Amino acid sequence: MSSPPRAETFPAHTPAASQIFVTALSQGPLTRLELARRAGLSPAAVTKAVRPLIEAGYLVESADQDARPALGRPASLVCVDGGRALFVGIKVTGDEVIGVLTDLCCRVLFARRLPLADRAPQAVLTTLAGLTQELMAEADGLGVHVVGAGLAVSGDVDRGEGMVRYSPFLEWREVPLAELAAATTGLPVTVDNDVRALTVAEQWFGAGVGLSDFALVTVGAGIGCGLVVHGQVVAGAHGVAGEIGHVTVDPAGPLCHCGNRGCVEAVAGDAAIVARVRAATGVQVADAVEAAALAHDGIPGAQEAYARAGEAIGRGIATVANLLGPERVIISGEGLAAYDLFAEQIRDSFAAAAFGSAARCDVQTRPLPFEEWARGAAATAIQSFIASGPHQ
Amino acid sequence: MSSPPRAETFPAHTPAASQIFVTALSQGPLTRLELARRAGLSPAAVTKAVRPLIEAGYLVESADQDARPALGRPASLVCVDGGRALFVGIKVTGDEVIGVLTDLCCRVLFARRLPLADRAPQAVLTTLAGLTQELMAEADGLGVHVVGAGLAVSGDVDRGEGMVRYSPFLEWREVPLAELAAATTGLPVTVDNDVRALTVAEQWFGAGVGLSDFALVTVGAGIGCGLVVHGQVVAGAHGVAGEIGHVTVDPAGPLCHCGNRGCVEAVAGDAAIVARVRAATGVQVADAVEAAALAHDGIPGAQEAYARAGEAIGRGIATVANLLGPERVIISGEGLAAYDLFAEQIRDSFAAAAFGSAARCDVQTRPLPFEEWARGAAATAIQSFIASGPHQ
DNA sequence: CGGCTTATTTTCCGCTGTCAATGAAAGAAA
DNA sequence: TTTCTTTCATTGACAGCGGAAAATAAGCCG
Repeated sequence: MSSPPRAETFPAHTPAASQIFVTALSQGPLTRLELARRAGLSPAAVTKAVRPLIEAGYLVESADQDARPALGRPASLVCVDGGRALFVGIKVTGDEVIGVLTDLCCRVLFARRLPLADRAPQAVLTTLAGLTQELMAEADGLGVHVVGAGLAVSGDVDRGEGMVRYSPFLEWREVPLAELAAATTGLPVTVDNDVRALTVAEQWFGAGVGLSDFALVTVGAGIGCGLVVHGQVVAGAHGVAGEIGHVTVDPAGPLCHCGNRGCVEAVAGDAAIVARVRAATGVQVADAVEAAALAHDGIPGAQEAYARAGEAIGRGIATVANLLGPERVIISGEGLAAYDLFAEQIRDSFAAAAFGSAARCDVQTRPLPFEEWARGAAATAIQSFIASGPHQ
Repeated sequence: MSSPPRAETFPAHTPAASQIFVTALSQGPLTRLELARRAGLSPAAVTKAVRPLIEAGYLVESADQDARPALGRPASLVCVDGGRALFVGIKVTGDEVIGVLTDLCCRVLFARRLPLADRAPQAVLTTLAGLTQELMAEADGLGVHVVGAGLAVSGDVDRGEGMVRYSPFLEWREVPLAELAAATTGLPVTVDNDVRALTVAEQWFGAGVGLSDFALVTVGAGIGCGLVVHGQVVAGAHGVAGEIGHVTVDPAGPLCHCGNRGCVEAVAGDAAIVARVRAATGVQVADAVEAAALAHDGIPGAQEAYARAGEAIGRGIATVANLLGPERVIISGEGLAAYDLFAEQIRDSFAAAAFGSAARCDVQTRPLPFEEWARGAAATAIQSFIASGPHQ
């Protein structure tokens, strides 16, 4: 049906070479010596690993003379050539697909969203194929090949098998999405859970670079959490992990769609905020944007709803910090648009509920453009591509 | 002051040899072929790794003919010789020290508890030295050398540095316990947090064998939790991790010593149960044993206190399961003596609060003899000893 | 006693990463 | 200008780890 997937593989012939490449990819241009130090290898190993990667065009040597030593031979910087290969990343939601074309450094070159009328796997696949074609045409215009695609789907996703085990929004069960999409697009396809995909993007290209333990909390329609422990994304033995949204913060709180009361999501999810703003103000706000507008206008009932949400989120973050002791927690998601409405409550309730030194955890926010979820999908594709080399 | 520490080191000259030894240690007698399979190595590698370990006496070949194949050459079983080396493990609490002598398989050969009158580091060290001498004398009686000691202390402990950063019960700050104890005992000393030490014991010798992701929840005076993620014990970036005891289960609940309301420990810790039993029944029970006796007698107020505790613990476990998706949760601790009083509530509230497939997590209980914490300390010493080999 | 089967060992062999020495590229000093 | 010093990078020899395949061992069965 199509060209064989994985026509192009990454020429890192040893685990050390992959490791060095990833270090260069996420920690920016570095001298060989510095690469060796950060990857825990000898300079000689770096020299040997870097050469074939430069020959293959994945790394370039820049003569940037910024941090030249006062004395001695100037170092040359080694840097990933982002333009060497392009990737497609697509986030699939229940009612639209968002696609991006990125370079090897996960910089978004082009973004596109399409509505999704029909959620049946076949219909979604057709839309995905069309979107991928469009993004690949864009890549052709740049004269660079797309070498992999990543798909991000919410729910229980088995990345290793490329299977969507169960996605409530799409109403899918056991869909072998990677296989199907690879067949229709002719590209190697990686499928992962959306929050984990975003976590990979943060780990390699965002605020998680260089950290072995951090958490990413997404605030929006749902409240999600991606965890990196011991340098690896936590997937969970049964496909469930990072469900901070269903941590209970108040057993007497509002009913959650999961059946429990007082889940973080039942207090701080968009729907919960909207419901509370409606109840408190009598204004029939349609969505979170309108609810936030009311709060920004100073309406007390609306502000109260956000304060409560902030408190719940802070408590959820404290729970993660108490259990895992991450170095950093990154807050992101569409809900950040209203961040000023609950920033204080998040910080206060985190500080109050964090136990001992867990409070030393660095809590940051990070804006999330609409295409960020798709960029996460691209990050998983980049990860798979780099792992596709001949070694192992 | 003493003989140089680490007189005897473990002769595993390659990482693979250590891995094979650990597999044999925790997964019992196995054939070489099976060892190869479980460690992900070739049979040839096993042969090469096993020989020097047999020569050094750490492994023995048993001709057990149980699972002989119907056809072909019978397999010979490879098994760790527990009697090859002995270890000391000591748990230090605020008012006593509990010491054990174990063999290499972490079987307890001798246990001893001593009261602790004075918590000052120097006084504790003297007690530790005396206890260690006694245990080593016991070992001399067996004609086998003690090759390492492990100390388990609650609080913030930096195992790598051998430092007790902060221990509330001992009122210690920044005590270089490993160094001090090594000097007074002449043994290589490993120091770790008590719950993490117990987690290591479960990982290598208990219900966590063969699992890469599990949690150990200890129920007693405090509620603790040790986590194994990606095959490694989670230590936390700031020395805090596994603080399930300070996960909030009810923001309107009783005040916890940590300053918050409704922590798991404030509902399910021994002190909380005792307080609630007193309040509900009017009987001035002195401790958890008396409280449990009352509940066993069918006094409703006491039973209610246990029911609440069980609910809190179940919720705490669900929180861990929702965030990390472990394969198994092991419940242990002194509080298990009253397990029948809240088993049902733990199971029910876990099942209710677990999100989706997280409920598939296997929840087990495991009895905990009084010397178990000390055995955990010995497990860390065994771990350090095996890692003490020439490689790395 | 030969087949047959499975377990273990042996014998190479490729590959990886390190070591120690050497080369390269500056600025500084003579 | 030449030489020294300093630091970065490369080279080439090398040790050793773990794998593949072939050989060997050890039973059973006819």
